[in-house]
Amino acid sequence: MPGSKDSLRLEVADRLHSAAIHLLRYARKRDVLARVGPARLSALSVLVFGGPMALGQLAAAEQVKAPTMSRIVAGLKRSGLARIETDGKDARRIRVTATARGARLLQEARSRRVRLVAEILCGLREEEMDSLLHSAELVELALRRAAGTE
Amino acid sequence: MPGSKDSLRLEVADRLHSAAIHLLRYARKRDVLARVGPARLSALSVLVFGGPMALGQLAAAEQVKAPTMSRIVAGLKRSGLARIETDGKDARRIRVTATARGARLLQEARSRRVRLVAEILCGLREEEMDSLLHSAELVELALRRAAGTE
DNA sequence: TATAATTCGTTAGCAGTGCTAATCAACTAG
DNA sequence: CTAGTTGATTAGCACTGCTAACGAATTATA
Repeated sequence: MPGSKDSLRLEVADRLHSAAIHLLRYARKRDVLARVGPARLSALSVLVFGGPMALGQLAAAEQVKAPTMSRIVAGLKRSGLARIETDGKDARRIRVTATARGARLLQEARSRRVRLVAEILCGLREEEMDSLLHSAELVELALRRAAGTE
Repeated sequence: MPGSKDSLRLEVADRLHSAAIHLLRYARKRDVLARVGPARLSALSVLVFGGPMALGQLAAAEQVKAPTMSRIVAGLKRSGLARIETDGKDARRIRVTATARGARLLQEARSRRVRLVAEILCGLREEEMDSLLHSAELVELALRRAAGTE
């Protein structure tokens, strides 16, 4: 009976979507302390965890167009959170690198968000936490698979 | 040993946060079809599911300041997706209502997003889906509890 | 009751983030 | 060497968040 499996999927998708929206809206509140916008923070995170990369790569990783990323990188540079070098092989390319200050700021912002999210988990039992961890991994896995396919 | 429980919480929070970001970034891609920005779509959703309400209520529900919501509502009105009436009791208040067109557009946009998310769940087993559903409920519950506390 | 304080919404103006179109420079193919 | 392609930037639009300042209506108080 494929209909019921389909409708379960839709139900799950709906709930996941909704929970993700509400979770991020909640976590967002603490971002103001960083004095850095969400797009810059997110791009910085890619740089810190993924290492230096070209602008186009960064744009692709963030699922954003090149002009948008160009401005984000300009902002990071202006704030001293990232540094731009030229590529030796190809003079059109740039190489964006997180500075030490950028890495530090990212870790702090990230840790603030994570602690805020952690607070709401206080009332949960250990099995429930395990279930959440498992689910988060499932979602990441499913997304990676989907990204590879498309 | 409270330290290990704490670090488990942080780990879970980190993964949840990351999964939510990636999930929404993925789902976002389909929003362009609606020709309505995310803030308007989200506010419209509150109106459709929560019924007519004052601007301040809507702003609180969306965790946004009044001027921001004022502009969002103006946009919804301009697009014919919401309607504004005056409150009989209090002439300062306005009453924002989703129009039939607004409700229809919301359902369509929502269904597109949900179907997109559902697609990535195709490779999962039924127990895994159950686990996801349970986790989404846990997150929503924890958030409601946190919102009540603060 | 008259005045003061509060509340609700709007306007103005800033910063940030997304897009497309147009442009420029550098590389690659013919 | 010319033509096409690719990587990044610039310009200009729309949307979304904020604070500050305001006007209008309501409520509290002297």
